[in-house]
Amino acid sequence: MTNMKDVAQEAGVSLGSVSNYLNEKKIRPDAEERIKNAIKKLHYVRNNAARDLRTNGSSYVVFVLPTVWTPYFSELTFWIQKELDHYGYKAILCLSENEYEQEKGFVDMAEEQRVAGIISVSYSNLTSHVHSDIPLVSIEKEDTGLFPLVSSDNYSGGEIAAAELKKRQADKFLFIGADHISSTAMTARKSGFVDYCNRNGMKYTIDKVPSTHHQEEFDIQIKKIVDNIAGSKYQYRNLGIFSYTDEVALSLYKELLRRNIKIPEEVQIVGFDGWKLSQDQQLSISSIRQPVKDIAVNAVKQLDKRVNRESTQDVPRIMLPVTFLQGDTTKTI
Amino acid sequence: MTNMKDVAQEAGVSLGSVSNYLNEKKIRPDAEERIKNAIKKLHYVRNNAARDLRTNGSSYVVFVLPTVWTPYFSELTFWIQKELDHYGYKAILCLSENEYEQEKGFVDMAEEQRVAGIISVSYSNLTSHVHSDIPLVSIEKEDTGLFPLVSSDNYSGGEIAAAELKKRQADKFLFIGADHISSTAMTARKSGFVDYCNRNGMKYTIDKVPSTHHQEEFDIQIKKIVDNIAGSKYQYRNLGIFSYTDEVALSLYKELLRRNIKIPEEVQIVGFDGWKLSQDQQLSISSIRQPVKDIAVNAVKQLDKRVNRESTQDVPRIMLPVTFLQGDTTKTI
DNA sequence: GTGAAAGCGCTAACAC
DNA sequence: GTGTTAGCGCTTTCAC
Repeated sequence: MTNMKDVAQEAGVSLGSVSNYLNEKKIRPDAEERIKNAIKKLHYVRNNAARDLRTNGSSYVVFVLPTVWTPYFSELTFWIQKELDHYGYKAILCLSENEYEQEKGFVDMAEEQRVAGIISVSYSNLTSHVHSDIPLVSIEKEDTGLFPLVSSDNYSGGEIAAAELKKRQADKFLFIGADHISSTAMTARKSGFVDYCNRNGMKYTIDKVPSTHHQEEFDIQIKKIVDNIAGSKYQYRNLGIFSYTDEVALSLYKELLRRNIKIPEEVQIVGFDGWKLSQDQQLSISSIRQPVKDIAVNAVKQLDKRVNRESTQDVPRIMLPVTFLQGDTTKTI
Repeated sequence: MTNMKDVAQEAGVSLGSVSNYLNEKKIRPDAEERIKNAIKKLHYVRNNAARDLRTNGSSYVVFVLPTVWTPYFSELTFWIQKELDHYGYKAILCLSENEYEQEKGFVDMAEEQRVAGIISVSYSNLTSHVHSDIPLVSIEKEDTGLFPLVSSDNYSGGEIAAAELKKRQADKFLFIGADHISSTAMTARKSGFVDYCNRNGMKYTIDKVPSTHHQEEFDIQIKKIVDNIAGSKYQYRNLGIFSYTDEVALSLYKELLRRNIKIPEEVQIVGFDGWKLSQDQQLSISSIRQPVKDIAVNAVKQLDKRVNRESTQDVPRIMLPVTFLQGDTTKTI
């Protein structure tokens, strides 16, 4: 591999001049010309590893999240990569599958690589493992107060779900949560929903489902819930369901259809996330849409600030507004 | 940041011994103990940038693909990351949005960073831009003969689609392709389908749709196709549709339902890809499923071989078998 | 503005 | 085995 020294020799200038040229500093025009030619002739490519070592810098950012194989995470990853790229960072993708040991491994790796920063969507308290002074920004979880947090406004999402169902003549309500996690996000969604119901005299019940990772148990529980709903022929009319996730909403939707319950005429469903299969295609579930791009934009902006030590004092908590997304599972009004 | 020299000093041994310890070479037991303690005490973390510079090595792999925001690509990315991680590589995620300039930028970056290798899903002839001797493995496209290629067996996928539709009493057939690309993958899917039809005396027609990126034109064309299908009340009975993508199949499915055409009783649809929304959830479209995990496993294995110069001679073309995935859009048999 | 030289943190060769 | 040392490719003084 040819290096700067070779280029300097070929161009008949000194090492320093080549470096200066590469870093866009003032250079004698004729020297510049000769250096340019030398670079082309020798197919020289600057070695960034050496540069980073010398400057003690890095343009890598580690992005840790459970998986990318979900509409929400794949969209988030898309925007995070775009934003990082825009700032000149390179994204190292780290998928933890929610395993703490994996997450720890990624953080250790980040330190060994002397990366510029870490962006994480962790449901454990990953951040407690970050010893060094690597800037970190957390998405959705981990409100330890030590690192900036970027999140959707989950509480207001719950309120909006309740309000939209009410607007559409639902007169009884059902919240479906998870029995396996008690994340702050889920709790906030539930609280928003429940509080709104209470404030407005709306009758509600609460149900829970296991993780979709335990597919069998999950399916059984979905069936059980739908059993209860379908139990009495008239009971379920005007039922409004809010599930803490589009994934659950979708399963519910399919099972209700299978029982010939009419959606949205008889039962309405609102999910959470606002899944889009791709940039051009959204799912048919009505949902509370997370501002995924905004989350990414803010996370990267916060990270960049900290990398450049612009704001090391304040630890912002950024809550982004969510919106109602009309799909096929709620009435049109 | 503390470095190896500090550790050596603290432990009362030489630089080289610390390096040897870190690289798991033989060391005097008591020295080992002292080094261990020194590392802990000083919170020493090895600087991999320096190491890479010295050894002229790297554990980064650049993964270039159009987007991650699609069920297929998100699944592929998931497995690629898992596999790379398994081999000890770190994945640099590069999303090109099919823009050649972006792809070129990523390759340049890869060279500057002296990465170990590149894995690419490129629909342009990216590889022609790779001057250096960085190992590259191509997925799905780019059969230049210069780099290993890993791909689904698209041709046989087309055949299988035709066969499965025939098995289910379809007696006329429709292939839906793209009017905006003429990728080898799409062409192969079509050829497989058409050849099978011809061999078996099956009547077929061919239609085309624009890119879903041009949503309006796309929707119009889908409507037009469905118009034609619905045109005559009896014409469409026992129609079997094979679309080159799940995405298109899904749009078609929705539009046909809107016209009250019964699926799968009257019209059957087979897509391509076998989209799973997530590890636990698949779409309801019947489809030709790509062996996504296998693709990733093989791509990374090939890359690793080339990184280790095990096989620099042969340039393998690996075709992986696809399978039929029964969903709700074909009859059960 | 330019060239010479020091040194970022590490590995690998070498003599002991 | 261990300590010493050269040097990976670059940036950054510092005199000139």
